[in-house]
Amino acid sequence: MLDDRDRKLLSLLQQDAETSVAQLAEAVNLSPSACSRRITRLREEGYILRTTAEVDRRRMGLPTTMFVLLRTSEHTADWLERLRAVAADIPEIVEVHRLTGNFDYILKIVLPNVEYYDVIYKQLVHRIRLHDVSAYISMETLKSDAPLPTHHA
Amino acid sequence: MLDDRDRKLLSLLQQDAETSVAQLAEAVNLSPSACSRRITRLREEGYILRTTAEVDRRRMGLPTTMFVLLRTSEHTADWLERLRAVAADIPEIVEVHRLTGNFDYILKIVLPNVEYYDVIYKQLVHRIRLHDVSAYISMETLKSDAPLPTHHA
DNA sequence: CGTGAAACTTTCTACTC
DNA sequence: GAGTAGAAAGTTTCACG
Repeated sequence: MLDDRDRKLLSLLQQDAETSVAQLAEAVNLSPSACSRRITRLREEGYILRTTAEVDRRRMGLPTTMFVLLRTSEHTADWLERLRAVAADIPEIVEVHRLTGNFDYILKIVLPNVEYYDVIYKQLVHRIRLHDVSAYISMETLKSDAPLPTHHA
Repeated sequence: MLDDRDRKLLSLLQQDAETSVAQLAEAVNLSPSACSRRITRLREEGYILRTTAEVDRRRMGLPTTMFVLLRTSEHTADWLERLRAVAADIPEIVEVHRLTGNFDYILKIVLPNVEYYDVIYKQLVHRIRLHDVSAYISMETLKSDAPLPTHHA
């Protein structure tokens, strides 16, 4: 399993994947060679899946975030796969979950502005039958892209 | 601004930040040196903020995702800062937005299991006054960590 | 912007203790 | 695991076309 050093490494690499092995080694009180071995192991054992570049949404002209809560009347496997396909096709949809309870699905979407939501909305309802759609604009992001907690049993 | 090659590079780097410059150069039909210059520029101009390691949630013992929709009766700056502080303190809360409309805030949380939600819930209500809290369990993730669309005006 | 080459940094991999 | 050292890989930068 993971010891404290492994967890620290995962925490640091989630913040900056380009930290040199030398720096990481110092942070966890290990030699660079031992540290390098650990990181290799963390990858091999699947703790680290990949590294990704984080792109500035505003700089890209996509400052707006919205959440969409969906209800459907069709609860078939076909419908689900259709939603999956639609979501995969629309890059503005960055996250989709099937939920328990009062709502069936939640979508997170990123947009150049609030008005652009209508474009996505039309694509959605055109391609899939929806019972109820309510959209919420994120006015302010208080926390995002936070690293995962690393101290669980 | 950005041309097609820049956009392609951003797209590729969002999927795998460790792609070698040689591979990237080939993908956008450029020489490695020219490609390296572009990537440096994309960083300098703030398109690329950082690179992060993506950690496997399940492997880390955090397979459960939940969304929490909040209503509050206090709409002061103080309350907002308090929520920000609480969210910053609780690593299981990975995302928080202030919303328009029917709900005031949305939280995304990651947990070892559904039961653990109670622990977070208690921390929340203990530290901040909430008017209404409803939680939704993600039963299935249809899309997540999708790269940003790169083809906007 | 391309090419080619050089300089540099960093990582990986023994081998030893 | 630590430490060292050598090898290898990749990146950046430069001069020049």
